[in-house]
Amino acid sequence: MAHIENISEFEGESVTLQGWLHNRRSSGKLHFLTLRDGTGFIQAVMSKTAVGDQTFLQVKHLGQETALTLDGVVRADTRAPGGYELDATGISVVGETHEYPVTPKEHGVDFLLDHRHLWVRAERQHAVLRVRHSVVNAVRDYLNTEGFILADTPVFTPAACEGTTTLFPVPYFDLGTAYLTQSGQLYNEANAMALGRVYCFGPTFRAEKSKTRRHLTEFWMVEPEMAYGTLDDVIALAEGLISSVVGRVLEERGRELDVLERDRGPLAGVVAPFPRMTYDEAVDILREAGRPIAYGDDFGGTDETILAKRFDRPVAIHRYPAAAKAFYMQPDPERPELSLSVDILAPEGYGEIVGGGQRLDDLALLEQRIAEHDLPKDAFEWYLDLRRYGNVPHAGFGMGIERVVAWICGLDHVRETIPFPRMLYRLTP
RNA sequence: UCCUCAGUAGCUCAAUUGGCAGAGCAUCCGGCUGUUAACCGGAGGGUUGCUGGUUCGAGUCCAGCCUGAGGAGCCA
Repeated sequence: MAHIENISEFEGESVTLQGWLHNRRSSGKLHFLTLRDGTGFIQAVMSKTAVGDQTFLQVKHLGQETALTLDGVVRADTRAPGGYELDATGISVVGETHEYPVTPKEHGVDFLLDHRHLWVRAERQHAVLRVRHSVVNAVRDYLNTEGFILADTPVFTPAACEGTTTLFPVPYFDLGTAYLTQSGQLYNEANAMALGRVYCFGPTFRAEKSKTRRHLTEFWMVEPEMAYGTLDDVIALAEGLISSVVGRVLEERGRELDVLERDRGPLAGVVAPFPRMTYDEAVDILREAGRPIAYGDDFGGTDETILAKRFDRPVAIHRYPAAAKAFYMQPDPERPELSLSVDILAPEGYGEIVGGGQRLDDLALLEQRIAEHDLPKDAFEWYLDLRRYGNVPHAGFGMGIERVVAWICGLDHVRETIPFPRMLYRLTP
C-alpha cells in the first residue's frame, strides 16, 4: 500500500491512495487536487481526457475534506512541494463533505480551538503532531538506551507531592478525595531504589490558574530518577536527553520543520555540553540588566528570557536558594542555604523545560522540612521509609513535553503541541 | 485573583462626527489545460455577544453582565 510519506518509492508506478481532499483548484479541463492521507500531502493532476466528462464534472463539486481513494501514476515534478505529483486515473468517493468549517483562509484562535477536532487535519497541525511523536520516541529511546527502566507512577494520588501547587480533586469511592498527579517524583524515588535508574512518562495535572502561552492544565512530563545519582549526573543526563531529542527531530522531521517554517540554525547548535551558571551568577546578570530582583526569589518569565538569550543553546541554572524550591531538595553541603537543584531554560524565550536536582536524603532534615511546609506527615510515612531502609543519594528531573515541542517547532503557544489541549477556560472538544 | 484587549454574514475583518449593514474567502451557478490560500463573472447569506439607558435616530455614546484572548503571579 502506497502512502504519501514514502511515495518516492513508487515513481512511475500506478498506486491507490486513501485519504481526504485537502484543497482543489480547477481550470476548464484540469483539476489540481491536494490529497492528504495522514502521512503527508500530495497534489494530484486530473485531466478531463484521462477520466472522462462524467467523473471530471463530479470532481468539480467535491467539497474540502471529502474522503476519497485516488488512483494514479506517481511522477517526479520539480514544481511540486514534495517533489512528486500524481497523474490521476480514477477516483472513488468514500464520504462526501460539504461546507467544511476550517477553510484554507485565516481563522481566529477561538474558532480554531472550538474546532480542534477538525483543526488537527491542517497541514501545520499535522506537522506539529508528527514532531511530537518523534520527540516522545526520542525521549523513550534515549532513556532506554541509557539503562533506564520505564516504571510508571499513579495518576490518582492521596495527597500533594509538593504542598504548594493546586490539585484537581476527584471523589474516590469510600476513601474520600483523591487528587490527580502533579508529579510522579515521589513514587519514582521508590522505584529507583528497586530498579536503579527509572523513568515515568505520563500526563500531569496542575490546577493553577495560569493563563499563558506556556501553560496547560493537563500536560505530559517525563521524569527520570537515578539511585546513587547526583546533581551533576542530572545535568549531564538532561543535556544528553535534550540534544538527542533535537537531533532526532532534525534527522527525521525535516519536511515538518519546513512546513512550520522553523529556522534550523538555532536547533543545529543544540549539542552537549550546555552552558551552566549558578543562581547567584544569574541574579548578578539580571541586576546588571536592570531587573529589580530580590535575592532568593525565583525567576519570572521575563527573567528567564533575559538569561536564555545570552546563549545559543539551553542553559542550566543550578543551586537555587532552598526556600525557592520544593521541600525535598538536598542542601548544598558547602552552602546549606542553597539547594542542589537545577532548571534548564530553552533558548529563544521558551522558558523552563527541565526542573530537578538531587533529593534530600537526610531523614531528620526531611521530617523537619515536611513539618515546615505544613504537610501531613502520615501521608509521607512511606516516603520517609525510603530514607530508613537502604537510603542512598539520588537525583532526577522532570521535562515538559509540550514546552519542548513548542520550542523545537518554534510555536508561540503550547496549545498546538497536544491534540486536545486542556486550559483554564477550555475543556472542549 | 489582578491588568490589558476583543466580540458585526459560516470564517477573517471594514463601516469617517451618532445618519441606508459592507468586502474578501467559504457556499451555489457559469468560464478557464500548470494551479500553489489559483484566477475571472454572477447569486444567496445579518437578532452587530446579552440586558437596560441617552437620542428623532445607536454597530458607534453610557451602565451592568456574559464569553474569549494576551500577560502577571505560580509552574514543566
